[in-house]
Amino acid sequence: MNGFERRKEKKKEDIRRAALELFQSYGFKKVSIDEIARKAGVSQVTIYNHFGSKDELVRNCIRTFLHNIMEKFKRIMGSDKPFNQKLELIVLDKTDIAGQFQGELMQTVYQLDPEFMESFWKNEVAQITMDFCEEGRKQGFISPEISNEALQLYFEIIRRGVVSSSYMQMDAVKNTKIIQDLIKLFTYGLNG
Amino acid sequence: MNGFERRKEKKKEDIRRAALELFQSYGFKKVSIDEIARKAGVSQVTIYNHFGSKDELVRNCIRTFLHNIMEKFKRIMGSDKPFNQKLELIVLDKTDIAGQFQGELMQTVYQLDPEFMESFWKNEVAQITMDFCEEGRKQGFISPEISNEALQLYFEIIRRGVVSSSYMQMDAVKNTKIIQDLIKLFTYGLNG
Amino acid sequence: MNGFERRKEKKKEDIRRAALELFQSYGFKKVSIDEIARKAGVSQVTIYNHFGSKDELVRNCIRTFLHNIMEKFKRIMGSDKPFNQKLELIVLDKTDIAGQFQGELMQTVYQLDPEFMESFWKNEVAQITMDFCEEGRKQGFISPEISNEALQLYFEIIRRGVVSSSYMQMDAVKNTKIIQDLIKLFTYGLNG
Amino acid sequence: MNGFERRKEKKKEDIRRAALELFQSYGFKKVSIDEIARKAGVSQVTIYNHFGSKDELVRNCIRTFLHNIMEKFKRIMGSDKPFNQKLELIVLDKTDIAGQFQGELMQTVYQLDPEFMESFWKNEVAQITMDFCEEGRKQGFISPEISNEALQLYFEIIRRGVVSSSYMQMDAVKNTKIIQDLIKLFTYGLNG
DNA sequence: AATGAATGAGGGTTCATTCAT
DNA sequence: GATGAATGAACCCTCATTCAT
Repeated sequence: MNGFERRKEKKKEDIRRAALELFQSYGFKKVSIDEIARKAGVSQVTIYNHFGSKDELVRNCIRTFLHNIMEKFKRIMGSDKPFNQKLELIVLDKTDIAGQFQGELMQTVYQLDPEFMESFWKNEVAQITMDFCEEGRKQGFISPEISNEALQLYFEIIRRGVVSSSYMQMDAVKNTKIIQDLIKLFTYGLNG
Repeated sequence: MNGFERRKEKKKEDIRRAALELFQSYGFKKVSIDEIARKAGVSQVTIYNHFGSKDELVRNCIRTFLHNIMEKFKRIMGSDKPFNQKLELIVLDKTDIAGQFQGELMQTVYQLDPEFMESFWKNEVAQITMDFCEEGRKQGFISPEISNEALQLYFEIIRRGVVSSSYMQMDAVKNTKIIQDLIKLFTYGLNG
Repeated sequence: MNGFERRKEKKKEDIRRAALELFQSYGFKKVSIDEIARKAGVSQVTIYNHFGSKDELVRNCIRTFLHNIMEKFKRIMGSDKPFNQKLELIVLDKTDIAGQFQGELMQTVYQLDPEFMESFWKNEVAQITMDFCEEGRKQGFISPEISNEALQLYFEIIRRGVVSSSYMQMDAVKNTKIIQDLIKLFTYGLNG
Repeated sequence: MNGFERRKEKKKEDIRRAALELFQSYGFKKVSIDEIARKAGVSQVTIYNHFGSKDELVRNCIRTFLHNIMEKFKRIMGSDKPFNQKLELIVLDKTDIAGQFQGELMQTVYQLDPEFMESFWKNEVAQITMDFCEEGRKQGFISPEISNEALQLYFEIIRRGVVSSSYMQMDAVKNTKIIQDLIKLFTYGLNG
């Protein structure tokens, strides 16, 4: 990749990053191409030259972002920490890039690119979640009685719930005692 | 309230209902005043006469909607079912009107009416959640070791997670076995 | 029709007239909604409220314009002038509204509204042309040997040729001698 | 002209050809520089290097195109066919390159390059038309009574009319009988 | 009180043209 | 000389909101 292409890729990356940040803060509809262009330091047309349309830009951001999630998940999974620590990392990390996409975003993306999302979720996310549960089972953290489907759903609920709650009360999560309690709840349930 | 005023109130209610339905389906930004007016069978100006502005209409809808959530919660709480059944009703009911507001909506509302939301959540929701936990503790469903703050957060996470996941995989929830497993997870945790 | 509707119709007519004039002068693509709005003395949005889109406005103008052509033809046909005078009126009248649409316009219209144009031409124009030829035959102006199809085509060619030439050299047509010669050419041909 | 310059000329010719084809199909306004560049297999900037601007490219195409018309006319004129056959060739040939420019095109060209067009038409087209008529007169095909000006205009009308009608009904022209009738109409007029 | 008509501001997109390599 | 990247200006269209009846 020569200097030409490198600069082009950099610009494209700049745009993507600016777009992602704005999308995450305000949602797709509220962010105008003009805003993205200004934030990325390019003209509107440059965005069109690179991405074709706003929808296509959104699609592209999503794919990049999903890719990043998976990378992060895989990194955590690959480490040699015990299961409960991994659980905490995956589930409660506010800096989790996954936490950046939510609500309207996911819904819009789903409308924009349904086949991709469907396949991505089924193939990548479900797969890695199962690997994670398998590890948990082997280490005795997860009861063998629970079905895989229920586990899948449970993790999805927790993950989304954390993300969705984060902008309201998750400041509480800085409190170590509360975190420990939460992990206890995940591990031993309400009944303790 | 005479017939005149009653008709006026009815129209206002029609508008609110139409607006809520559309907001829930498409989000605030995607719904235009014109659409609401057509759905409610009135002119755009009538909406302005009644609500002043779109933001004000949104605020008004939110308050109505939050009021409805609380009513529903209170109804469930007031019934004489055992704790675990109430848990299932509150947590997994997809028809839960609460489930209809999410992501962008909550965010927008928060920006639109932060003090109200803050106080509503602290005073009403937290209060009733605590009452619910208290009941759970008395019936032996909730461990006394868990702090109230963590419980508060846990319920919020679960509730939001369920709502947020609902459009992706919650069809699975029709499956009774999975529901039972989920409730088991909430009650006894991953460790079972 | 009350004052309300009358004013509305007037505005709509104003817009249509402004649009037609500009379209005729510069073609569809070169004329912006903004120009039309300024010329009609309304805002751009008013045009959208009345016509929905630029394409729809174009379609509407075309239909109005075609309607006017037919009215004019019928008026000439209905008069009791001899055939050759009618021929001159129909064929050479530079003020002929038909002359105002040409080239790109017809082509665009054809792409925009093919079924309508096709049917209009077949049913209305062809019909009235045939009536005209019939009259010409009865008065001995048209040879009985010529087929109707050829006549149809001949008139079309002449009509369009006159229209299409008008902006180049038709000033010559102010010259009476030349008009007489042209009519002679139409009537007796090159061979005289 | 060395190989370098020849290749340069070839590229220029490629661009001109691509542009002409697109202009003829879609009109000037609807064709973008980008399209021309892609069709010619060069970059947009190359077009600017060769032609300076879109208007200049258009002007250049026009001149080339008009030159081609004249060549074709001269070729037909120079052949030793009888007058009526030449008439048919000139007037009814749908493949006539002249037929490819019409309506919007001519108008735009006129606005772009009025002096050139004016002089071209007066000097070249009028001249050759007169030569053609002279030949017709000598062979007894054209009445001596008709003025040159009227003939000039008549041919212009017919030529344009044929071109302008071609996309609507000229399929009829495949029918030999209709062609014969048309030629009869040109030659002997409506009166036969 | 209610409405149809009208609008200013802004959004996504395209185009002819220029810049930098 | 040729190119990929970048841009200002303009266009079509939508929306929340106001005006006039």
